[in-house]
Amino acid sequence: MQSKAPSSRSAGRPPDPAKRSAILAAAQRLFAEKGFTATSMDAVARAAGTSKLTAYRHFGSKDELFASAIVARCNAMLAQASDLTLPPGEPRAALIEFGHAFLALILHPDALSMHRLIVAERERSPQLGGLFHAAAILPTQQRLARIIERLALPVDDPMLAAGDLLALWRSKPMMPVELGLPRMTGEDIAAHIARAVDLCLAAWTVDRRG
Amino acid sequence: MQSKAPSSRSAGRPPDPAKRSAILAAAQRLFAEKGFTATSMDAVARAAGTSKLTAYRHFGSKDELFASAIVARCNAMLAQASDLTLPPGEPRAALIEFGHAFLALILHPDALSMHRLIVAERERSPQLGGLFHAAAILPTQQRLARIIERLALPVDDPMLAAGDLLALWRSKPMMPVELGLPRMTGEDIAAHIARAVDLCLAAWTVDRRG
DNA sequence: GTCTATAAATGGATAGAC
DNA sequence: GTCTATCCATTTATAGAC
Repeated sequence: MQSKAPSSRSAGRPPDPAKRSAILAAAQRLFAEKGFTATSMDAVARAAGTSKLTAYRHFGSKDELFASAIVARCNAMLAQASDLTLPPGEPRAALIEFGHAFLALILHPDALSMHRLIVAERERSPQLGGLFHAAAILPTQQRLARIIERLALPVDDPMLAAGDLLALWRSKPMMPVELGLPRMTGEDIAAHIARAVDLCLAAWTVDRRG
Repeated sequence: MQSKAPSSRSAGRPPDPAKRSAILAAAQRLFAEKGFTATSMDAVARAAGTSKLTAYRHFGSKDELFASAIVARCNAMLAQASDLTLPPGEPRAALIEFGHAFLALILHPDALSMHRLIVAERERSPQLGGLFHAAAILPTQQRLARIIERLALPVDDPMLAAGDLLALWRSKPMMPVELGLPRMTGEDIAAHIARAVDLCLAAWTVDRRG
């Protein structure tokens, strides 16, 4: 039954992990820069310093390589997101600081290109949307909700409150990015972050007569 | 020299406006359904019941046809948006009604596909982003700002206030649409609209001690 | 023997010209 | 309508490396 397999499986040579990494890194960069259709397997292989055949050996098809590249980048971004913790200070300053970290995260070119890819190719790889939501969006909202709790802010539902504040923070700066218009300056963004915090704090701390 | 051209210039035939409309309509539908690259000029011509040559005669190139299709659809959407006027009733009900009209507008399949196209192909046709902003986003925000003024709500800057409320309304329902996840139900959306209105009204009407 | 690089070939689709 | 040139995903052929 196994006259041909001496040890277990990798008789001659195991697939080279370094090659796999190089292909994956090249795919991440090229897909992010040029999109799926405009990126050829030839270009990926060339950029990885390897051959097209090796790329196919490791990933099977262009679609699988694409999904693997997005997942890898998603995980890399998650590692970055770990500095979204509770900042010190009184509530207003703490929320503003969190807002800055959040916007720096989602306006980072890598995050933008990954988000664009997931949205643009969501029909080709429908699992990526759910993966991104579970790995990036939900955790961020949960962290902010936890911070709102710790700050003892009088909200009924911390997750909903966090969603509101994140929506306010994200919408205005993201719009010009999506449409290819001139972006907000750092100053404008800082003012925008603080204004959103003030709006929420005002609403949350309203004296409720209900 | 002109044995074949009886009248003056348009020797063979003048460009047929009906053909042009048919091509434009087919292009709008196909680009919206399948995106730019997945839509071939052959498919557009076939769907329009005409020949590829006629399409090239009228629009010159695939890129120009694409831009023309987006502009046409943008104008069509604008006509639809005219029901974003001041609803009757007290402020909370009026804002909620406006919110429903707004979300119905931006969640309409035509609006979604147009927005997706503009974002996805913003490098191919960079002018479309600014056009969409000027023709759709800004007018909507201005209308809501005007309504906030008419309702005599105590906000410092009606345009900023309108932007906040629109951001809250839009963010949560749009996220699953962009990522290809299950959408919010009509009930959830209604509750979400009212919650956003209550948040803003609470913040705007806070007793300011400054 | 199994991996790899190089190269060429297959098969299909498409923009644009005539 | 047909033709042409181009591009691309995927496979196959060939020869060398561990």
